[in-house]
Amino acid sequence: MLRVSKLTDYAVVVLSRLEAEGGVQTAPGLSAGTGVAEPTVAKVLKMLSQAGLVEGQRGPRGGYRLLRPLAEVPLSDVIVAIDGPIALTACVDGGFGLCEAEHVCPVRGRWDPVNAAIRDALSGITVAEIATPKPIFAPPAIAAAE
Amino acid sequence: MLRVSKLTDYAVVVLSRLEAEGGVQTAPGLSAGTGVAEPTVAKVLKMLSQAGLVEGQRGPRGGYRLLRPLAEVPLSDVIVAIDGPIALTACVDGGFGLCEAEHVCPVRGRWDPVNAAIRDALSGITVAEIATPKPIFAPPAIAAAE
DNA sequence: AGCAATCTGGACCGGGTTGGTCCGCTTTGA
DNA sequence: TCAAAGCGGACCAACCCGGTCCAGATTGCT
Repeated sequence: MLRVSKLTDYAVVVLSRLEAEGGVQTAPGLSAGTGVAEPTVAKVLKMLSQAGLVEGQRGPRGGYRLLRPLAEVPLSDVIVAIDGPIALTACVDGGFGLCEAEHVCPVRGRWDPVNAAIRDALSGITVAEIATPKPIFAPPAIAAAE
Repeated sequence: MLRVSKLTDYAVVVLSRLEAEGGVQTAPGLSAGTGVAEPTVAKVLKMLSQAGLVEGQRGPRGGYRLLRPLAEVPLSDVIVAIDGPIALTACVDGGFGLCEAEHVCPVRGRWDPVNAAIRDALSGITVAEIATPKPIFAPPAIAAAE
């Protein structure tokens, strides 16, 4: 475990494409450009829109556009937008009745520094850093190498 | 998301108890001491044993004992023992056919630095730090309060 | 030598969450 | 007025996790 949802991965891909092309792009267009299924792209875009990372423009000639360059978007923002708050365990912020041993649990609330450490690590990496600033697609050689 | 399994949480609790009591303890005994169901404790101990964090001694008077003080066990070791390798996405170390857009995916392998950052953050925290170095179990008042 | 306690390894099953799709509504430019 | 596009939600299937159980192996004790 300890992984982010696949949707988050898609989000990074879509954002990358969005920045690479620039301007306003439609969900179907981004779907074609990334290879991700259209409904999925739409879903991701909706989430990113709610998180304030992109902006949607309705009507014909509408689409989505980036609100900030990816170099200014920490990865944690994307993860929070898709996966929700970063918390390694359910035993955070006053969740009761979730842990069967909560009344004898010596680590209640102790994960906080861990969560903070993770958040910090994720905030220090921008989307641009993992989204290939200069979009270079993997050549077939790499796929064949494994 | 981005959370560790509950089993990992239990593992920390059990390890904490193991160190607090010291010596060799049985799975049923640890179950009673932590409030975690016995089969679950047994499962966790098995995993920790395979990971080399604890050692099992069979036969009557058998049980488990710590191989290292918790202050020397990074949290990442426990997470790896329970949850497996730390990798935020499925798109790591040669997984193909998992991503529907792998042939056009511009972020393939790009999560590596992220994984490294997480690993680093988790390696810098020991189990002892989140497991209350001086084991103070919640007084009955707390259990009664809910 | 036999017994019993304990770990070991595996299979098993139910529930919850995620991933993915679809539908109807709203907005807005042509 | 129409159609293209986003918006919000509901919906369903597949996968994975959490938790339990059982048979076997090992070993100290009597």
